[in-house]
Amino acid sequence: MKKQKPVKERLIETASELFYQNGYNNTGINEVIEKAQVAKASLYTHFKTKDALCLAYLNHKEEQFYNKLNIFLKGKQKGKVKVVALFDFLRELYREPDFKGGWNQNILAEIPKGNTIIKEEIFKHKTNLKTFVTELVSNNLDTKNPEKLASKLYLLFEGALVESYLQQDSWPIREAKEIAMQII
Amino acid sequence: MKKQKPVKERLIETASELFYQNGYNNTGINEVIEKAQVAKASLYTHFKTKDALCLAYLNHKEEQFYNKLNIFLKGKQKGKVKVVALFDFLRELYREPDFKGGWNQNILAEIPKGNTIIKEEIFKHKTNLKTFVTELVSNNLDTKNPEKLASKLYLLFEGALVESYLQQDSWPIREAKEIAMQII
DNA sequence: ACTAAAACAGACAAGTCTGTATCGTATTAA
DNA sequence: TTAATACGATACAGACTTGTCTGTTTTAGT
Repeated sequence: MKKQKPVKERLIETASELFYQNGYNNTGINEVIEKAQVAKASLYTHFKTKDALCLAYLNHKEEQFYNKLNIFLKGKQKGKVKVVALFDFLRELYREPDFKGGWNQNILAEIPKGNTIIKEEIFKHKTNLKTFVTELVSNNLDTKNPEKLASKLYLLFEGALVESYLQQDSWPIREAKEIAMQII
Repeated sequence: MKKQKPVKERLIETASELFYQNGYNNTGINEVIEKAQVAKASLYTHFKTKDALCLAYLNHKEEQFYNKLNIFLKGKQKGKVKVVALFDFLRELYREPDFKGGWNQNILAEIPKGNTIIKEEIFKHKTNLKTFVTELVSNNLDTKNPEKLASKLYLLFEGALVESYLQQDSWPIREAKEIAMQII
């Protein structure tokens, strides 16, 4: 009998998979606990509600995202190459077999409009990403208005993320990268 | 007692409002029929399932979209101005009080992955939009590869549509338009 | 005015969902 | 050894869901 990961970890990872893959509302608590091999009572000791599990999911996704992204960018040479590498990274994401587009956008489409807690979390993550891109631009390009350029790159990144899934093709990522190289 | 619109029309319009505003899965059949003031049995004579109503919703949205868009573009002078007017139109959409971003993307996020019928419909609509933009480019710009440019504009359009809602701000539309003017 | 189609109201089936409560077991720490 | 804690299994409450069915009333065409 091999030792399993802690219950909470198992729950977050399982929920992550299911929520992203099949959608938040289409994934029941029972499905999560069954796949994670955790009792229902245990879930509700770690997470007060399903929404709390959703927040953990969003944070887990964000953490994973930056982990992978930072590793990917580490090897790239400083300068313009490193900035447009954002889109090469997107290609990596797209290649993952369970790619399903933007997880924040997907959740935002699913929650009722009164749910401010989850909304706030999503906005926070998007602000984080904009900040990340801004710093990437500042550290690698010599431009007079890094924030404005970063906004554009962020927009292209998000657009390509969403649209590559919708189109079931990576052409939006290619085009986004081309545009990025043009406007830098 | 004033005469009401036909039942089927009332159902589609009401479902449109509710699905777009509150989400597909968060909107129950009962809510639709109550707001539309239609009996449940009547709904199920016009639509075999809730998914059938969803298809009608998507088509209704698309029809509305092109109606408004064509009217908006009619007044614009031919050439570059007419092409970038796409993004001015997006601003109009954004200004509508119940703006909630891309309806196709939202539905795609909500349906289970096995639902090929609705997926196909969404892909069809997206192909339609790409075709529309391609023709717009062909008729108004003198470029050697209209399709490629149209792909980029389509990507910017969709990105701005999704992101302006996510950011709760119209800056993505402004930036998208700026980029568009740069690459044309 | 008569007939047939259409829409009405509403109960109901059968299943889903989240969240709670109960009880028994296993692990861990003092 | 004992006490506390974590976890597992499962039953259950209560509120939802979509879709069916019955029977009544309204509307429209001839």
